[in-house]
Amino acid sequence: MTSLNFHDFSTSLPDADELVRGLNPQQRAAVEYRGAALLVVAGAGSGKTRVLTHRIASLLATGDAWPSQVLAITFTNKAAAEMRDRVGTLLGREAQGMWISTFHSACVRILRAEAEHFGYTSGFSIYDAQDSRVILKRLIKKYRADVFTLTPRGVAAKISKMKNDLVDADAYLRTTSGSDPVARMIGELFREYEAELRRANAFDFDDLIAQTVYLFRAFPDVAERYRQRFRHVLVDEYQDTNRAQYALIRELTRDGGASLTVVGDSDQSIYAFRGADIRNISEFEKDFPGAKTILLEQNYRSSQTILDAANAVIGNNTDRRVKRLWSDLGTGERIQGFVGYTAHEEAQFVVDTIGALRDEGTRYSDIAVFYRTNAQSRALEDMLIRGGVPYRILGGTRFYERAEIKDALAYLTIVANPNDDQALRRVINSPKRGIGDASIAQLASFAERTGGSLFDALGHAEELGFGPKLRQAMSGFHALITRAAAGSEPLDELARNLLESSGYLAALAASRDPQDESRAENLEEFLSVAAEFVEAHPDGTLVDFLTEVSLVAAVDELDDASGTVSLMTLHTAKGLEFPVVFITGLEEGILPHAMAIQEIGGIAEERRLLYVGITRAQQRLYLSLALNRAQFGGPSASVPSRFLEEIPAELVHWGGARMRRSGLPAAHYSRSTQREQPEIPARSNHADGDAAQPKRRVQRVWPGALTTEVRNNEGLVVSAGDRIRHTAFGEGTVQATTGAGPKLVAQVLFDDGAHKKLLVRLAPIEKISD
DNA sequence: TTAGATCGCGCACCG
DNA sequence: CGCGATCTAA
Repeated sequence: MTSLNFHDFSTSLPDADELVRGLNPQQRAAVEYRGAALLVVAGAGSGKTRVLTHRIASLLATGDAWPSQVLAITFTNKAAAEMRDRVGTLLGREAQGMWISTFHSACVRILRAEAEHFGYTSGFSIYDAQDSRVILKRLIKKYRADVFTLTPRGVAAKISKMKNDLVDADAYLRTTSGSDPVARMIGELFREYEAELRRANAFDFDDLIAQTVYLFRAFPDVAERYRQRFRHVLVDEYQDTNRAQYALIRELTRDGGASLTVVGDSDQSIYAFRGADIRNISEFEKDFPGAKTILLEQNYRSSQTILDAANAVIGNNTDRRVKRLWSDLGTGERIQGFVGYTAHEEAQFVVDTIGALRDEGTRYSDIAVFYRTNAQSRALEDMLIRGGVPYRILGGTRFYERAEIKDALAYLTIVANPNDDQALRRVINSPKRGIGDASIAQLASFAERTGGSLFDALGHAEELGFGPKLRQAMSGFHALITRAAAGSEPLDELARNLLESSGYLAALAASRDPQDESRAENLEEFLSVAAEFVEAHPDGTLVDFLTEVSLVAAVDELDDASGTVSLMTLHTAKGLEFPVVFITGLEEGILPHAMAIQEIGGIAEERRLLYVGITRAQQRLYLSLALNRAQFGGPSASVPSRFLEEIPAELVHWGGARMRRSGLPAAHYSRSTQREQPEIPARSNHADGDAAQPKRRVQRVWPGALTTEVRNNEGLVVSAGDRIRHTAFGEGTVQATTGAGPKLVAQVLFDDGAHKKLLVRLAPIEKISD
């Protein structure tokens, strides 16, 4: 290799010129720029990961950085793994020693290393949002804060916001001094909550960032050490950083600290609800005088049609840096729109279309279905199951949030951190040991008097005047944990031993609740995850394992998505791409979400969310909605999303139910919706407040989207003369059939005189006689 | 005092 | 429809 760099030791490094080969001029500039601050405004699909990885490789190749001087921050572990992988491909062994991780992982690593500085031990626990709420619930009760109509959820949100803004309890109380009793109470709860976490040797999610900032501010020598170490900090998805994350970056880059590269796109900022501050990116040049800005506008992902739609939608946001994505991948297919009468019809459309795509050779793993809220996945799942389509859901009730998994983790957490009262409360009575609320309250009061933990209190069960049964249960639990902590078995065996000797697995096996069977299966799955961890990290500790599972994100579970359609929320979709994308539920109240409509800036954020969704699509995009959607227990009528009107009509081919006059502009309907298609009456929905509406209206539907009561009568064959029974229309006689196989349509004369065409595979019918 | 059953409310997005 | 608060039986 003829190397431009003069380091003899770096024979495995690529040539600096090689690294920019095949990059466009802007990408190349972003890779080669050397200066204190660089902002790469990277439109969707503009190759930013490529720029980041090549830039890191370039820094090393030109001798501007050692591996250990690089800190690259991504948004998810999956993104970090991918970046590590790609940097590894470019650099080989040279890539070792870099920190490529999420904000949270990097901060945990720092906090564990420096735990002694703030009176924690390095085995501290990490509380998730649910843990926080449980603690607050107890505190709200204790302080009778419910008279102020304070809820755990609400207070948790306030505390989270404060932490993201680097406001601590004292600072908050100072600003609210006296005047407002509710604010005072919130401040007190905040203070107590902090005390509780400290006693338990625990941090919550927001602490991970905020406490690292406080650490750096309180211990300048510690901060200086990290400033010396990280000479190059690179931050991906910069538009989604919050104030605390911004402060952390500043701490690392100030006073001749690291050079800073940030990559982001303000049009994809979708995390305002957790404190993301769009100004971090929009005012980057002010924050870092002399910063260089590079725009990446060429998109390598999507057809021009898809980009035109995305540009049109996002163009309705004001106050943005105008950029226009372009692609040389060609016009591509038109976007397909579909209007269903119900969420089931909408789901049926998705399933039918997936079937058709599959027939054309599209792989399931190339298809993704997005929705605004997790609740929407249910109807989709139903249809996918009926349609025999393999799918997987990212997020939703995540694996590590399942009660039984959290229980298993709680056992392990107590071993790692016996001060963690929260974990102890969780499993002290699971399985049932007869230790109820009253007994726990007694233990807690003893713990408070003696300044110890609940676990310590358990050790003194004999002295606390409990009955023999309770004493035995308490000492037994204490001994169980003590034994586990003293042993030295690998953690997968430790986990199994805890679940077995605690009686947890036995209780599940003895239960007659059918769900407990799948809980036991989940625990087996968990144990194999632990075994894999041991395999992958022979030197990994229990705390390492607990840290890893605490920080997994929904999208981190995508890896083995082979052969399945992927379902996820629009938020989870960020950073991903798929040849085929469905975006469902394009209705007012869903997208934009009803909550967002009332918030300032809410609509703009929802628009960005749709923009993110659209720009995930490479070749084909489907947009769908349902005019009636069961929500909050009952059905409710909906109106098409305002965003649909922002997409140029000529880009979309609409199918499905005819829309009311108040719906999309007429130009949105294509003639083809008037095609002759099987007719079915709409389910006679409850009065939706509009008496003028005919009770049964004829709708025109996408082929296959036939009825709300969908079945899969796979293989059912009927022919003229057969008698059938329909769940809604009663009995009737088949007059004739058309089509064959899954497309078999029967014309039926029902006994009440009605004449219907039914798609045999899906209609709720059964054959009575030949 | 605990455990199981029933009732009733509320129901984004996430590392 | 899922979860938590509340009721009731032991």
